[in-house]
Amino acid sequence: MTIKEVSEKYAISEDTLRYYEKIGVIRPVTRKNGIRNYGDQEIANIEFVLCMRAAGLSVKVLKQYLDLYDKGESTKNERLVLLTEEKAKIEKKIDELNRAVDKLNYKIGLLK
Amino acid sequence: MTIKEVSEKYAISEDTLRYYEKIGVIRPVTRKNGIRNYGDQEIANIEFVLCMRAAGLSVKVLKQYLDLYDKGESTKNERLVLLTEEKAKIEKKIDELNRAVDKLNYKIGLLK
DNA sequence: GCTTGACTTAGAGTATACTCCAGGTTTTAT
DNA sequence: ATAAAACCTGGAGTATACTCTAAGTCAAGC
Repeated sequence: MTIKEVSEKYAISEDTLRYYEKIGVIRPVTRKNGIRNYGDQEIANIEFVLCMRAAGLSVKVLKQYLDLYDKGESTKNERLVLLTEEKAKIEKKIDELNRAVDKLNYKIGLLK
Repeated sequence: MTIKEVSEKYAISEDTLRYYEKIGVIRPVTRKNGIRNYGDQEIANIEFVLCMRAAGLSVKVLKQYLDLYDKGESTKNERLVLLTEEKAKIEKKIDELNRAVDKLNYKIGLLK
């Protein structure tokens, strides 16, 4: 898959894909004559990264996770801790969003 | 209430409170000898703004809402539209967060 | 009355996450 | 073979939302 195809499939700019690679949020993509050719594994990683970014995980923590992953089995527990912490943050965020929806519903009710 | 008290009550910096006032996300606070003295109405507005910011609303849209509010009754419908749109965005965000939690639960399960 | 600490302002600086640009290479279609 | 389109790199620029700094004002205690 070319960078353009990935870009279109996930509605993300080519610049962002190169940027993620540059800062190590995704692994260096294999190339043909210097041109990126994304494989299934790479696509799966990108999908994960995009889902996590949409949930507010920083690129820094995503790079950290990838670095741990690439260090192998010995980092399993560190990864478990990292993912568990991030999950807790997201759940807290969900609560905040629900509170905001409640407030908005109240204000919307007053306006109708 | 002084700026310090508000800052402590809501765990937000004094700088941020001044910043919100400067850019018009909250109304000019009444002062005594040039020093801010937050009243009940002002506190309520700040609470709303903080809840909305926590939910991801931009300071720009919050300013827009306040501007409409201060223009009076004639902007009721515009405000309704604005709040309804923002609510929809938050609900979409909640879905994304839930998807991320699902993915994380799966990964966490594999690590345990 | 003078120092200390909290407050004020305008404006500069920072962090995060892209996004764009210049100048060069490769692929594709004619 | 060649022109146009798509790709590459390193690095500069931008948007958002603060956060900090400098220089000055104000209130309270000694």
